[in-house]
Amino acid sequence: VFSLIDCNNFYASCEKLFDPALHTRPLVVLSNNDGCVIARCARAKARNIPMGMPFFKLRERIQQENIAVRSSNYELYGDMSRRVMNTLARCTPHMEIYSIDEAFLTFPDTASGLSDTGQAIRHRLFRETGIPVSVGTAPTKTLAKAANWYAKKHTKRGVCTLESAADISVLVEKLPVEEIWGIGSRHGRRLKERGIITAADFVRAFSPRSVQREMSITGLRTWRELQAIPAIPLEEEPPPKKSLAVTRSFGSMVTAKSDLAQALSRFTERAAEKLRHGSLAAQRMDIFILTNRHRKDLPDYTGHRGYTFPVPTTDTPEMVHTARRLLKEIYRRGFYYKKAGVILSGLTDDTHIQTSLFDPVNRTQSSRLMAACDTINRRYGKTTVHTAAAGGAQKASWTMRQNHLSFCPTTRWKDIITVRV
DNA sequence: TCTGGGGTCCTAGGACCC
DNA sequence: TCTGGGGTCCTAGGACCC
Repeated sequence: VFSLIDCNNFYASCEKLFDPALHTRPLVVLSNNDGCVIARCARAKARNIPMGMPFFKLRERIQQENIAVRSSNYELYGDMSRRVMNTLARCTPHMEIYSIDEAFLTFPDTASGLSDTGQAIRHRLFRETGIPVSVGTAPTKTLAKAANWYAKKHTKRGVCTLESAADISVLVEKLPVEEIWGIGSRHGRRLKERGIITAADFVRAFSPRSVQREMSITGLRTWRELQAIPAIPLEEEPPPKKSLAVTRSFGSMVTAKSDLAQALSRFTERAAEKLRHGSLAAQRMDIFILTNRHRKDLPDYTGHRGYTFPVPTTDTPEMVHTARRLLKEIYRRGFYYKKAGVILSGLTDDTHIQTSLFDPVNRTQSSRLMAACDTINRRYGKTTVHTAAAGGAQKASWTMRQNHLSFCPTTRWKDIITVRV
């Protein structure tokens, strides 16, 4: 039996937790670059502010309806997530952290009853972290997801437990096909066009062969799981990362190659830091630059180029140099660029690297230098030392907008909350 | 009358997740 | 003026091997 614990309106809940003035106002949290709405509190949902709505289309309503706005603050959400997961880890020895705000749990003994266990976890999390959650419990992960959907949508207490075959069939008849975990917008739309509206319709409409033919092996797993046949196991150990990316939209449009080069250099440095933080080395690097696809009045262009390193690397200068060389090959004058990114792949453990006689980089020297830089930046701030290519810490045209950023009261001493009594 | 069999690796595109 | 970021998996097709 699996329980899915899912934080309610996670980003909005984190913001409200440390700003009591927000409690009675509708709140929306924006994507990076303050682009569009990615989280809404219950009050904002009640006002029909849709997920993904571009922020500029919301401008007038912000004033009129006294809606609070926050830029994404991942330092805060990341730390709150860690707290939530730590509490959950004390509830059971078997859990899978599925995303920043979700975890699957299984319990060795359920003597106290599944529903009571769900309630107990909910109360404990609220007491220890202040974050409200919903709990869905069922014989498979897909059904636990469905139960969680039901708990959020149709219950007061935020807990839904599917124990009998009858419970399951009632829920599956109600679950809209596009709400099934593993069925996205594309398949959802195609299925609905064929009159397949609920999860129960989906189960009835296919055989194992036909569902696999149309939706591959993953579709078959989903189809089985909806019938209480486990096909997706609990993954307690996260599998090793295969790729890693740093990509950003720019605060304003960029035309000069030098600005793109600076932005890509900064993204590459960040990617390299993440790489070393995970004790990984990268065999391959890809970069891309994009114009704004929403601007129908401007010409469109996408450039991308990759390079496979002769020796898997963790060396920032080597990666920055490569990114800038690749940029020269794809840059076209006259376009207004809106976004760029760096993707590292072919990731391997940094202790098992096949070296080369003709390696241009001294790996021993490089790894000591990188370790020193990482230590300095950890202690004194993220960009205390960096390559000249990435420019200074000052704001550039490509720096992302974050006009509504909150503080980091759980991770920075200077932001710690003062209480006046 | 009419061109083998079996395998790996890589990439692009599509679909999905949060 | 103005629309996010970071991942995974699956499949098909091409290139290449013996």
